Amino acid sequence: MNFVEELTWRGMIHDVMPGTEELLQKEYVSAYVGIDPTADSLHIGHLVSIMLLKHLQLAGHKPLILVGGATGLIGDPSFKSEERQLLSNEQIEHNLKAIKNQLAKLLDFDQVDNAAELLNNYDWMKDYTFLEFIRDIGKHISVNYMMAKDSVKKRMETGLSFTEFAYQLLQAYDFLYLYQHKNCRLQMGGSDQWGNITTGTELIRRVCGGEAFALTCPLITKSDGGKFGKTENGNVWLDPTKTSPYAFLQFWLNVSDEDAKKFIRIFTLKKEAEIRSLEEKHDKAPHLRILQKALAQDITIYVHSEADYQSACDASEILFGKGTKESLATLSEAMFLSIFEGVPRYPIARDLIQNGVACVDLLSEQSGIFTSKGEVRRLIKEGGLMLNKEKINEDVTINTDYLINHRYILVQKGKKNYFVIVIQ
RNA sequence: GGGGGGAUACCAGAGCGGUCAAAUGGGGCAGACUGUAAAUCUGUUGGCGAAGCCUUCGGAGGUUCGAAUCCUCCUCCCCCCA
Repeated sequence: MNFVEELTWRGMIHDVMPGTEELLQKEYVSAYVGIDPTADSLHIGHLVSIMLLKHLQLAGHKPLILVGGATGLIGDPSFKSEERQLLSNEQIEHNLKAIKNQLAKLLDFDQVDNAAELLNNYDWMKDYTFLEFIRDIGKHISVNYMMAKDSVKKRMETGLSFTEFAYQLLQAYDFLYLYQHKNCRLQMGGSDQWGNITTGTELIRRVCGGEAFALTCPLITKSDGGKFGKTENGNVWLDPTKTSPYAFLQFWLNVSDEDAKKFIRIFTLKKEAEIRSLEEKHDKAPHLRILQKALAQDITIYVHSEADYQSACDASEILFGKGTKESLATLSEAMFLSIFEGVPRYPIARDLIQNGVACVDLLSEQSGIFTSKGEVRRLIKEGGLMLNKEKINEDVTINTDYLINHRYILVQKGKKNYFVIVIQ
């Protein structure tokens, strides 16, 4: 199965320029996707692009990742309603390093002929003067052409600065540069990038009469219409200090049935037959959520590690399985800590507990877990608050009897929100 | 330059002298149900509390026993005519 066929059955193709498939069949080529270094970690939205490159690499071609050190200074106006906040040089430098580390885990960067390569367009843009650029590059693309792009049209009413308008041309130049220096014939990206990519192929045609190609994948959507990759706590990051492996695993476990079928094709390398068999099993016993578990396992191991996956599973078992006060009490301190790794901690003075403290006070003003006593009382009344897996009364006094491992109290709000009080 | 309308809790939006901590809808949170799902239903959604009290309706003053509601000034938004 060739690259395009592979992506097709996985539902990862939104648009592809005619001839792309033929090119990849007959030649060894490099292809690239661009990543904006807006943060010092990738998030799961980026994962789609990474998977495109992964498949590309598996198909024997060379993946290039272009980190937009230069374009990141500008900001892509595509389909955004407002002018973007510009990032400082130092910030981008820092982000770049972090992203590089993450990518090393996801793609093969050495030991193979078609090793992935990370590039920064700042390297070839920084010494390119404005005058040279508009003479050499700007000359070839008309403003009319650039304005016809949907991404620009959308902004004509609210306005966009020249800086943002020029973005398209910068990105097109990247493609040209890679075409000339890295034998790069294909640019891939999300469907919102189609306009920018085709400006690139157009530029290549006009400057050197070359033929380059474009391939985009659909923007990932959720069946309920919500934004993909967002939780109530914001983005789902690949960086374990921003999103713990436990939270990461949980994100995928909580995906809806419909989305699971879509996502398992996009985010795992499982073969079609295996996925079909999983789906069959899933449909027979939907409550077992076989698809979600397979998806979550695969991707957590890919992004983090086998060990991280295991401990995240253990944590899930304690938190959602038949975890009781007794099972909590038997946990070793090390185990307890690893399970609640990503759970917010709230320090409290030992004296307070030793002297005994009203639970309402402890949970609000003393620890700061909740912002008002009223909220704590309401939760208790509704049965939505548990200490060490047990419901409590509003008027109980918390003392050392409540401590797990002599140091911790597990606070639970509803089914999914945990907090740990730590005695200092 | 002239005329008119508006600013209310997370958002939208009622209220137009006391019964207003402020209707209703959305969102959020929690409960039941369930598959750590969806849908549905229920409760809750300023703070402290036993009652009750305290701070809130763009900002600053004023009228009144009493103001989100009336008056004056200020700030910001929208519409119409030039």
